[in-house]
Formats: sequence, structure tokens, C-alpha cells
Amino acid sequence: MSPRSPIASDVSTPLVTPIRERFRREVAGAIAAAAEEVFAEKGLHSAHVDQIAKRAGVAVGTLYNHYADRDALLAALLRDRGDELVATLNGAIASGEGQSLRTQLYAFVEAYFFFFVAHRPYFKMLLEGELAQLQSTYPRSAVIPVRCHQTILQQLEGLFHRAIDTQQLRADRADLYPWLLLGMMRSVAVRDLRKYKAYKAADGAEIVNVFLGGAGA
Amino acid sequence: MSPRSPIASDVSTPLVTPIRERFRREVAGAIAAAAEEVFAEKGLHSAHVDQIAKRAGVAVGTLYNHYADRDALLAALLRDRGDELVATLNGAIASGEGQSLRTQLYAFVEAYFFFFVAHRPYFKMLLEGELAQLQSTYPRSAVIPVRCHQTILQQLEGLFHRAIDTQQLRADRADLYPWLLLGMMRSVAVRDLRKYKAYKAADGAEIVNVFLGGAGA
Amino acid sequence: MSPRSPIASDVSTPLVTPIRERFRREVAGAIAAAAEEVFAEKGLHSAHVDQIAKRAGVAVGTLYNHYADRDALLAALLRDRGDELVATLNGAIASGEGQSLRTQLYAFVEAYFFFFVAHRPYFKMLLEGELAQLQSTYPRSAVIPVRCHQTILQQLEGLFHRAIDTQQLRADRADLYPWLLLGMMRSVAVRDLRKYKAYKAADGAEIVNVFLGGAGA
Amino acid sequence: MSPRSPIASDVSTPLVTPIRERFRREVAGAIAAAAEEVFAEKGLHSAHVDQIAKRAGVAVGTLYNHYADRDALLAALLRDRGDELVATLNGAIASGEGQSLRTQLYAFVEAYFFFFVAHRPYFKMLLEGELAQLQSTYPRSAVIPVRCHQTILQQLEGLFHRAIDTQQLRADRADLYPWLLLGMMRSVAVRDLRKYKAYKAADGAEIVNVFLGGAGA
DNA sequence: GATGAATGAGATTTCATTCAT
DNA sequence: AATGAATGAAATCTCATTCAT
Repeated sequence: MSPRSPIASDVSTPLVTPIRERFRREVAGAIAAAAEEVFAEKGLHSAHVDQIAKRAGVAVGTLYNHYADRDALLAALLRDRGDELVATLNGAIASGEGQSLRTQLYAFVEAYFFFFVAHRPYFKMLLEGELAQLQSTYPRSAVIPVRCHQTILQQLEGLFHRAIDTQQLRADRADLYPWLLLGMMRSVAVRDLRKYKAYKAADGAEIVNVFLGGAGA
Repeated sequence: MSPRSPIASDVSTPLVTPIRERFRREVAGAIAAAAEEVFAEKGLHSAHVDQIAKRAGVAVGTLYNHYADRDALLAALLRDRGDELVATLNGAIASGEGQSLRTQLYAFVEAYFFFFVAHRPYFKMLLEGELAQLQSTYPRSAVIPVRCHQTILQQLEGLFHRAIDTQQLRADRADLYPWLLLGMMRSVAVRDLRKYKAYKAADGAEIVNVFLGGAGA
Repeated sequence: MSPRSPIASDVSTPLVTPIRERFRREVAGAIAAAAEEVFAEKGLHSAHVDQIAKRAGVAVGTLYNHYADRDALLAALLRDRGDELVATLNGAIASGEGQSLRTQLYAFVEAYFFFFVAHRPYFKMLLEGELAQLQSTYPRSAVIPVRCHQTILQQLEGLFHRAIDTQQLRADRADLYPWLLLGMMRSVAVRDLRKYKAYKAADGAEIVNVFLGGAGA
Repeated sequence: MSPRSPIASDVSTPLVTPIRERFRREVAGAIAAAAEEVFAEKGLHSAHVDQIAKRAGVAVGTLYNHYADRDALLAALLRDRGDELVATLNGAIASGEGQSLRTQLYAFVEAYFFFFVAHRPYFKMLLEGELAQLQSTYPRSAVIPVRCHQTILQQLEGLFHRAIDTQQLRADRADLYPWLLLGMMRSVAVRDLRKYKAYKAADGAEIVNVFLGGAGA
């Protein structure tokens, strides 16, 4: 009720609230960053909130001031970065508009791995989340990676649909192609995460080559 | 008292034991079957031993009479079926010996999905196990799916190596090809498991078609 | 009801029953012997019935055919050997009747350690049983070592009572003396069991010397 | 906002922490006290963590916030009080320095029973722990009572060694004497714990009298 | 009577969440 | 808003005892 109350932020208190709010966001961001690391390192089930709080340099209670529960924190991570990924891929699609399928796919795959290289921990979470069955324990988080996967498939479906119209892609098994292309992409990402071979731009290009022209001699 | 007394014949135990032994194995089998279901349904982390015991129709203690602990049970499941899968694929490789790469790959992919269709629950476990980080909680189980995945990659490496010698496959990115092919296979398996589309023989054939000749028109 | 029934052992079946009975006792004896070893090795709480059965070369069920439960088995062991010990000590008392206190104590202590050397595993059980609180888990066994201890104290009380009458022992703290003497004996037994120093006859003699004449120069 | 703001003083944590820390210690102390009681009452094996937690008025989880596991709790109890006991006895030895062996032993025995009377529950644990075989289940706790016993024997060895030099003690069986004296002390402690006779100062004195001069008339 | 697998109550331990300070 | 100790439901595992063969 006082003019300095952080709750009733109106025009008379334009300075206090933003500072508090910025602080708030910084803490939430630190927790999210720590959580992403710990979830990626330990796995979606074995990452414990104490570890996350310690890594973030805050107390567990603080974590619960920013996220309703473990599920909400995990869901926020998966959703935010997932939205980023989808947006990045949409950007690649938009940029390739009107060009050849090959060019469009190059752009798409390049954007995918660009994001991958920048966010390996997120990808670990995403790939684990697509298959780990979290429904019972973390119902809100559980659906997000699956939805993300679906969205990417739909993006590819869109690309492919237009490519079929212009006869750049065989039509008969178009339903399968998004799964095949994304399966190769995922596999190359796993290869990198398993520390077999660090991803290189040539890998993405080869995925497109094989997808469009095959690996046969 | 004679050494050949019909009462105390030294063949008497082989009569009693097989019955017990058969029972024992049946129970162990029932537990393994129940475990496979529950692990597939609930996930490798969220499947609980009492659920497994209940599903198998035995008490928890019985489960522990047959498997040292939860980790050992899970490891046994993953190992046994994994060995079966590898053997099946080896069979396919052997059967295709000397034929064209396309024929060999058809056989390989067909065998893979034949096994998949027969053992969907196992595949759920396998695919989850390749990424779920089980090391801390279930160290013995953790390595098995990864090892299985490696073995299959090596099988493909072998196939591809010979195909390169006979110029049926481009040589330059041969290191990548096992990952690409297996990535597509895995993705189609996931598509089935997610209940989008049940696997059909044509799907496997198309994987080989795309892998060798591409999807471009 | 038949004349050969092992249950109704009367004069008409004098041969069959004894054989069966002997067999029965041999098995019970083997179980008891194994149990004594395992209880001594692992401790009264940590000795498991499976271990005992395995050591005896029988199945657990057989063990339960001979002893109602773990408590009964343990109680039988403690009681039987305890009775032997008390009888042995009574023998020593009887043999020393009418002789000097010193002579009587030598005989008593010698008998005690004679039995100890012959039955170290039993002594481990006995000494542990005097203090381990078994009441809640093994109520019948729990009281036996305590009762045995009491009986020995009473035997010493008897000896000392007569020695006081003949003025061979100071009268004022006679209530304490059984505890002091037995305390020294017990301690020397523990010294042996802990593998510090194997018991020698001279040790028993010195206990009597110190008890009667002190260790002062 | 000033760097010396009275609110955000850098001495503020030292004010908050001590309160938390004091609470923490109080709870840890309450758990330890409850544990000592329950372990003494029920025995080292039969005391259960939920009984201890209930007695301490906390939840099980709280107990595990303060002690890594049951073994650690038990070990802490045995170690802390054992160190106290050894220190008390060292004090008695120091105080008797240069005086007659009789005087030194009076001081030693008096200190022992002073501690005993103050800490009967601990002594129950200690005496049980010297013999109960805890190695398999509680490896860390298992060694402590034995080590404590050894230390006390060594303290007596030291006393006796000097007494032999000054010809206050017979030299020939000096290796045995610590065991004999401590055996009597232990036995009198057990007599008290068994509720036969409460310990009195005269009992300790009589132990020394008998040890140095014997009980013979 | 001997067998040994099945039983399940009970013990220990974990960890997401709460809440007084 | 931050703290971190307290909470207790839930999970795994043990082992004395039973009982069908």
C-alpha cells in the first residue's frame, strides 16, 4: 500500500520494480542454467533439486520460489529452449523460401546443428525426454519433447509437401520421409553427444546428400 | 547295501531336480516377462519392483530369489534380448553373404524389424536405455543398450566396408553411414511405438531405397 | 497303528525305531554343530538360518523339522552347552570338597578354562549372549546366558560361604567376590578369543593367586 | 545504498548463522541422546531408526540429515563418549602422577565408575559392542568399542609398568594384570546394569584392595 | 522326513516439497 | 524473497518362516 510497495507497481514507482524484477529474472535464469547442466549431466530422473540449487548457488527454497515444483522447472527448460529451436528452424525455412529443396534442407539441417552445437545440454535433455517415460512422475514435462519432435516433423512435412508439388521428391512415401530425415539428424547428434565424433558441417551436408541422392555408388 | 541298490540309485536326483528346475525357470521367466512389460510401460526408472512382482503374480521376495537386485533384473532383460537381436542380425548378414549390398541391407533391415515387431516392449527399453542415464542408479544395466547399439553399428560397418570394396557405396563418408542408416531404422521404430503408424514391410524397404538411392525425384 | 509304526514304539518294534531315531539325532546334531560355528563366527544376530543349513549340509526346511524356530535352535545350543558347563563346574566343586579354598578355586578355574578351550565357539555365543539384548527378537534364548552366569555366580557364592566360615576369605565384601573372580575369568577368556594371547594354564593359576593374595609386590 | 548500510552489513551472516547452527546442534544432540537411550534399551541390533526418530521427536528424514546412516549415528555415539571416557581416565592418571600405585588405582577406578554412573546407557552400548559382531552390518561402529577397550588396557599397562619399576607390583605376569583389573571393573559395572546391586564407591575401592592385596583372609 | 522356492512383514534409506525464521 | 532443516511417503531389499512336492 505504501508508494514503494513492489506489489502495486504503478507509474509512481517506475524505478523500484524493474530492479527487483531484473533481479528476480537473474535468479530464475541462474537456476534454469544450473538445471540445464545438471539435467543433462545426471539425466532427467537422477538430477536432484539439491544439486541444481547448489550449482545455481541458491537454497532449495529459492528454487521453489521461482518454479512451482521440479516438474515445472523441467517443463520450463524444455519449453523455452524447444520454442527457440522451433523458431530457429522456422527461420531457416523462411530463409529458404522459393529455393530448391536441396538448398532448403541444407538450411534446415544447418540451423538444427547450429542450435545443437550451441545447446548440447538441452539436446541431451530433449533426446532423453523423447523416450524416457516421465508421464507418471513429471506429467507436464513429459509431453514437451514429444510435442517438439512432432512440430519439427510437421515443419519437414510442410517442406516436403511443397517439394512434391514441384516434383523434387518422390510422392509415394512422403509420410515416411520426415521420420527418415529427422532420424538421421538425431543419430548424428547422438554420435556427437556420445563423444564418438564431434559434429562438423560436412556431416549435416552429407545427411542431405544421402537423403536426396542416397549413399550408393 | 549293494552299490547298485534300486532305492539309493545315483540317478535318483536327476529325476527330482528337473521338475524343480523347470518350475524355477518358469517362475524366473514369468518374472522376466512381467518385468519387460512393466519396464516398457512405465519406463526404466519408474517401473517399481512391487509392480513387477504383482504383474508376475509373485511376492517381492520371490523376485529377489531369482535376481540379485533391480539392476540385475534389468540387466538380464537387456542383455538376453540384446544378444538375441544381435544374433538375429548376424543371421541376416550371414544369409546375405555374397549378394548385392541392396539385398544384404534388405535382409538386415527386415531382420531388425522382424525382431522389433516380435519384441516391441524390449525395444522401448532398449531405446530408452540408450539415452536415459542409468549409471548412478543402475550401473550394470546402463552400459548394455549402449554396447548393443555399438555392436549393431559395427555390423553395419562390416557390411559397408565390403560394399565399398566392390564400389557399391561411396567411400568418402563411410564412417557416417552406419549412423545414418541405423538412425532411420530407429526413427521408424519410434514412429511405430508412438502409435502413429504401425510398421509395415514397405517401411523397411523404403529405408533401404532412400539410403542407397535417396528420396529425390 | 501298524506294528511297524515308528510312532507307537513298543516292545514289538525294538529295531526300527532306534535306527530312525539315531538318524534323527544325527541330523539334529549336525545342525546344532553347524549352528554353533555360524553363531560364533557371525554373531548371534547376524548368523542366518540359510548359512546354518548350508553349513550343516541340509535344507532350511529340515532345520525347521528339528527346531521350532531360530530362537529354539539358539536356545537349545545355549542351554545344552550351558548345562554341560555348569555340570563340569559342579564336578570341580565336588572334587575339591573339604580341601583348602585355594585348591578348590584352582580346580574351579581349571575346569572353567578346560571347558573354554574345548568349546571356544560356545563361549563366544555365551559372552555375546550375556549382553546382547535378544529379548525382543529371541525371547527364549535371551534369558539363558544370563541364567548360566547367575548359576556360576551362585556356585562361587557357595564356595566362598564355606571359606568365610573357615576364615579363608574376608567376610565383609563376600557379595562382591563372585563378580570379581568371574570377571577376571571372563576377561582372560575374552583375551584369548580376541586372539591376543592363547589361554595357558598359568593364566588360570594367576587369577586365583591374584584373587586370594593380590598382585601387589 | 551506502557501502556501510546497516541492513546489508557484512557481519549479518554471523548473526543469522549461529542461531541456525545452534538449532542444528540441538536437534543433532536430541537425536544422539534418543539414540543412546534406544540403543541401550533395545540393543545395538534391535534398535530401529524409526524408534530413535520417534524418541527424538523428529521425522526419520531429519535423522538422515544429521547422520549419513545408522552406522554413522552409532559410530558417532560410540566414538564421542568413548573419547570422553578415555579422556576422563587420562585425567585420573595425570592426577595420580607420582603417588603410590594404590592411590593411582583408586583414582583410576573412581574415574571409571564416575563416568559409568553418569553414562549407564553408553556403557550398555560399549559392553555390548565389545562382543556383538557388528562388522558385517555396521562396519564403522564395530571397531570402536574394541579400540576403546584396548586403549584402556594400554592406560593400565602404562600405570603398571611404572609400578613394576618401583616394585609395587609383581613383574612376572604383568601382561595379564590389565585384563584382570579391567575384568573386575567390567564385571561390577555389569552387576549394576543388571540391577542386581547399584554401584557404590566402596565397590570400586574393594576392586583395588583385592587386586593389590587379594581377598584371602 | 527332506527339500528349497515362495512369502511378505519389516527394516533402511532417499528426496521432492514445505515452512518457520 | 532467501534460507535450509524438517518432513514422511515411497522405494528397495532382507530373511525367518511356511508348505507343496
